[in-house]
Amino acid sequence: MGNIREIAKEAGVSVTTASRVLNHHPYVSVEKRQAVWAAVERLNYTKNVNAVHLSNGKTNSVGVVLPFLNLPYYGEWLHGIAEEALKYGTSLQVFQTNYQKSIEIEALQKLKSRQVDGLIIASRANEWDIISSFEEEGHIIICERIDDPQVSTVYIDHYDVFKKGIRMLKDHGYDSIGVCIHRRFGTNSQERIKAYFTECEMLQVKGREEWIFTDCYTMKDGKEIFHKWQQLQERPSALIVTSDQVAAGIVSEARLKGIEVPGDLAILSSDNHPIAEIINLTSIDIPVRKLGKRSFELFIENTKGNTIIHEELDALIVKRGTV
Amino acid sequence: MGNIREIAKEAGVSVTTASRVLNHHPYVSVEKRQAVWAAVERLNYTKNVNAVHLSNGKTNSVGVVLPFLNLPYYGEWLHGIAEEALKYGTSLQVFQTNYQKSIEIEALQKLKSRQVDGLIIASRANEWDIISSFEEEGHIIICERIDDPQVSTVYIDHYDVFKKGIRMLKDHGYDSIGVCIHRRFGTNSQERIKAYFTECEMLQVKGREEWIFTDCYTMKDGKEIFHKWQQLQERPSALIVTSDQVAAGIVSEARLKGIEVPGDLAILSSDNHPIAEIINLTSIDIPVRKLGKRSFELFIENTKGNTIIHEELDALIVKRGTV
DNA sequence: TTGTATGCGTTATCAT
DNA sequence: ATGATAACGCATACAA
Repeated sequence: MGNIREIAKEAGVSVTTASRVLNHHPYVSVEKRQAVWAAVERLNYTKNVNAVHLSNGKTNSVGVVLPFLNLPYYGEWLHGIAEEALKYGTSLQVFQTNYQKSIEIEALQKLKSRQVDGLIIASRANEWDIISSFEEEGHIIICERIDDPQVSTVYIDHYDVFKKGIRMLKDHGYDSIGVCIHRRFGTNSQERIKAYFTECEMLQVKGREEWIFTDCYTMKDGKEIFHKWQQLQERPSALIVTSDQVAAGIVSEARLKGIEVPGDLAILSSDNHPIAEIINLTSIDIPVRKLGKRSFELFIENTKGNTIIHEELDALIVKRGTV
Repeated sequence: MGNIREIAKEAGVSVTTASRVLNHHPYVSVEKRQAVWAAVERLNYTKNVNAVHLSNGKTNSVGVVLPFLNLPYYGEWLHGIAEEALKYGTSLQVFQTNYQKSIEIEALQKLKSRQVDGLIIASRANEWDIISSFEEEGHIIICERIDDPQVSTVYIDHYDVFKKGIRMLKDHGYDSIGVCIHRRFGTNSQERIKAYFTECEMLQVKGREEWIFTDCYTMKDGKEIFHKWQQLQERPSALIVTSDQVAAGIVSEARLKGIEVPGDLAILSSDNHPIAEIINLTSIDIPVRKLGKRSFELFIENTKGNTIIHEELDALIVKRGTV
């Protein structure tokens, strides 16, 4: 406890000098410097950061917006951000939105009220123009491909990834393909769906609206998807699944029910989370942690010089046993 | 942008009145109230929370201290906290320590510097007396069994869990048991090890120092553990594993190498994460999300009235196919 | 019901 | 090299 005035008094110097010492500024005599640190020691003093924030007009913290904390994908992403933030002494504030627009807006409000210096958004619920209306309020980094000259972005080209995936499945002889994605809307999902129809048409592979399964997040979802697949009149011979957990659920349930993978049903998974290696899933390697790391770096870039960067990260298919 | 003074001027009222309206205090005439909100609207005003924090002496935020963000266990725990925090409008600041003492201490410093009102600690790296020396600085909640009348705790009785586990394995005919735990030290690990030796002795089951595997966090670790198990001179016929992910790694690798589970090696897993159901793991159901939820509630209890609570949460074994 | 004055703890400007 | 003092933006005790 105690404040800088008490420190100054205790050390026999002015508040300014105390502040200088505390902030490691030059031009303070060795004696006074020592006196101040001694006072800090004696009074067990620590700066009140809230006062610092108010005085500086910033907080050295960034808000991290994601839908779910209990999905490995976001855990890994957050991990990447946290590691990087540590280097800069930036603290992290998490906003778990559950894809509720209102919670996302609360995060934006915190940006506006200067509680965070910036916002790194993994996946958003609101329309883009809502988000963009907060551009002036702080530094916004988005992990999706958005064509806005005001915000930095780092993302995976999901269109291209799906394109490659469909080609690969076609090359392996699968001529009817379904997909499991997170949401029906959202930039990434839109890109995927577009790629799905376009590429299927291009390669003369069957693709159907009924073969698009949404709300796939967990293993349990995967299990259900498998049953939906089984109940289909006409069944695709392969599925592209945008989460290793979901894929794991599908594969394990399939094998339980006597369906051969990839014989009866091929699975091209995504993320290449450690589980993919364990269960031997053919999976698209998404550099999630790097995505987190880079997004934080873009935030830093943005804070100095307002540099806007758009960056694409590569994803490669790792061949294993489910295709 | 703008501040409360501008709002007051724009609305033609005093700063105090503006503040009253902004904070929904009574005793303000309808006209002035409307005038203030209108001004807020016109000037697109938002409070500067840093000033609020400074003025109030608190931040409405709590720090969450955990070792790793990319482990499902902590993701689930954080999820539980986040859901609860949302209800109270409390924001969350995450500190990923990687079990580095210095990072943990940084979190404690933030408590001291009033950047957070409290700290919820999942698993700590530092000695208890280091942590306890910060008790005065804010509200500390710990998710382990600690006998300190100053801090609230919510935890699982890991001694009892291990005891039950060993008994169950014994009942199923396994007479030599090994364990896979996270760390060698740490309260929970210590409780487990103590239970391990004590109970093995009690039940005449074989337990050995060499059968204690530490640093088990991921599926990959599980894979390696399996190989270590295989290279053992004398091999335990069952393992208690304190993470479903690790257990999954062991089981899948074992089956790959032609080892039967539970025939050649029984696995009693822990956490009962969704993956346990999918892979059919016999697992101890740890109410992780509830642990998070309760820990936040204890924080709230603590803020009003400094009520200290010690609470134990139950864990039950869910019988499936690996024991 | 309304307003004035003061404090919260720090940093930055400007002298000296 | 050092120190007074004015911001920073808000909340609140006190007065009216």
